[in-house]
Amino acid sequence: MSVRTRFAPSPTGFLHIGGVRTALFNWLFARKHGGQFLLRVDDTDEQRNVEAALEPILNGFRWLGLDWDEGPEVGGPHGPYYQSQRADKYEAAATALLAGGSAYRDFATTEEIQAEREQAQQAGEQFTYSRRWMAETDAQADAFKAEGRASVVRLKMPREGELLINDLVRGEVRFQWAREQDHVVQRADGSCLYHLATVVDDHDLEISHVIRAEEHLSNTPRQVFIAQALGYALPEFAHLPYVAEPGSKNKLSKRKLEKYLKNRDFAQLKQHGESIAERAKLQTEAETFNPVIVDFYEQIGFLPDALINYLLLLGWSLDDQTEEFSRDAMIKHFSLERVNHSPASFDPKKLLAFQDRAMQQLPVKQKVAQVLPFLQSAGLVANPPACDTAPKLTAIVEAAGDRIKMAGDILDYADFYTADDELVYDEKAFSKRLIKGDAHLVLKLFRETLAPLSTFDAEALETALKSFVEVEEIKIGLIVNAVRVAVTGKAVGFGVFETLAILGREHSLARIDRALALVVAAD
RNA sequence: GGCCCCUUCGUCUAGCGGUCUAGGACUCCGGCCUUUCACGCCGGCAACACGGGUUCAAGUCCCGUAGGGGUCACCA
Repeated sequence: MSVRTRFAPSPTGFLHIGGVRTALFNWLFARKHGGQFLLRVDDTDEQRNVEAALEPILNGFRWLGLDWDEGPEVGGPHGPYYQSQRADKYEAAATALLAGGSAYRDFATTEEIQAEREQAQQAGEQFTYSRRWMAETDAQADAFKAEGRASVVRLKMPREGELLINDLVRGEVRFQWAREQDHVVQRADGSCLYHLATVVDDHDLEISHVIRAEEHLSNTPRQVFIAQALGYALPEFAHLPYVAEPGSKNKLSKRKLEKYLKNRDFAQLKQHGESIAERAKLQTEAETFNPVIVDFYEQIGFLPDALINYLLLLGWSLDDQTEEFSRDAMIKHFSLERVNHSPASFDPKKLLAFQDRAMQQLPVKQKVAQVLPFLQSAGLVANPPACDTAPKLTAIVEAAGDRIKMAGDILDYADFYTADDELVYDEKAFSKRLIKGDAHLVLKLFRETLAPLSTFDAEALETALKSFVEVEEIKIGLIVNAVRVAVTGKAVGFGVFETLAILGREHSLARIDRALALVVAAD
């Protein structure tokens, strides 16, 4: 039998870090065993705009390169892949459960059940439904109906014995049947609940391995009961530890943003993203533009491979050394046996380290391609780009080197695209590097060296500046820093020779002149 | 509270009875390099939750305790 795994997103409008990790493990397992990975949409809640809410999720999968063999958009032989379109199958299953005696019609009201539950609680006992309103015969059912009661379908769970599950991650896990409840599987209006739906779907879709988050572990007994009652062969189960909050062991949740913002690393990443978004004039949604949501990383210019590689190591490891995995390598080495048993907390700093490394290894040409859309979005470069865009951008990217840690960081060098007379000078830098110690006097002198240079490339500039330093007997830092601030407005940046060369003589001189004028004005 | 799961540096982890005075990575802290920043290089801090067993020998096996977490819906 071939390996088939699935990930079942709810159409919520966003892809959560924890969810992707689960999806990744499913995908890897399927790919490793030459099987199929499918996407099934858990929309039994019947939201109205399913397609719209699903789009960002599918987009996330595409961006990450987690391709699905069956599911939305691609279809497949086991469709439909939307639970909302499979209601008839669930109803049929509920009927079969009833016919087989594994479920019963229950006419209790929620209040009556609640009362029993509270009674048990007060008595300090474990709640077990009395089945007082259970109708086993049509006559009983009619009698309840006569009282004006409506019925739901409940599982008639065993009340003795135990269930042994052989979990592929956790090993043997035992459950006492007596602890399980007679769960409702079908409402009075005929609609069916998640647990029934998921069992029916996993069977219909021929899922061989149910790989999901740990919070489903305690749901497994009722699902096993349903599957067995329906005569289905059981899939293998593997329960993954969940992804925890930064610096804690609580489950990561998209609803606790406020709390995560107190985490320094998390807050910094979010802030960095916001700064990129602002400068690139990105359209972001307050609710989803944060490091818990996958979209965030795409928007600010992360490399999907970096995120994937980081997520892979969140709960799985190969050995005590290997941290870098190509797609092929992770597929080759992945195994459920090496999945950890305890939750792993999400560490933004470490994610960043993976991103740094991936970016460092990216060929310049590809880096340029990554970075270009941000300049265009910011309105600094035309779309489509002019013919001189590529050489200049390439020069900037090359000069910036490792300083561009994510594509959006290109905007740190936006000054190369602003008009000379619109350059904004950082006040502190200006005073420290130009005014203090009369650095501007040296700069003025150096300007005269610069103006007549026959060639204006980095090499020539370096030669010129070095001899200037020698003749004038000054420290190189004095002039270098003055020049940098004068032409970029900032105290930090990459090599000053490259900076001047990229700017070109005309712009370099214009900026130096303007800075000099500002010094005079400040006096 | 019941049930289930988990417990090695701050974080991610290696370790499947002796090679562990516990290894790697990220972070952090020093230092070097230097034209600012980033990179790079060198060095440093830092962990087997606790208590009992089993064994010649336990981070590794067993049992407790403590702590953390998940789950207990006519949500998914």
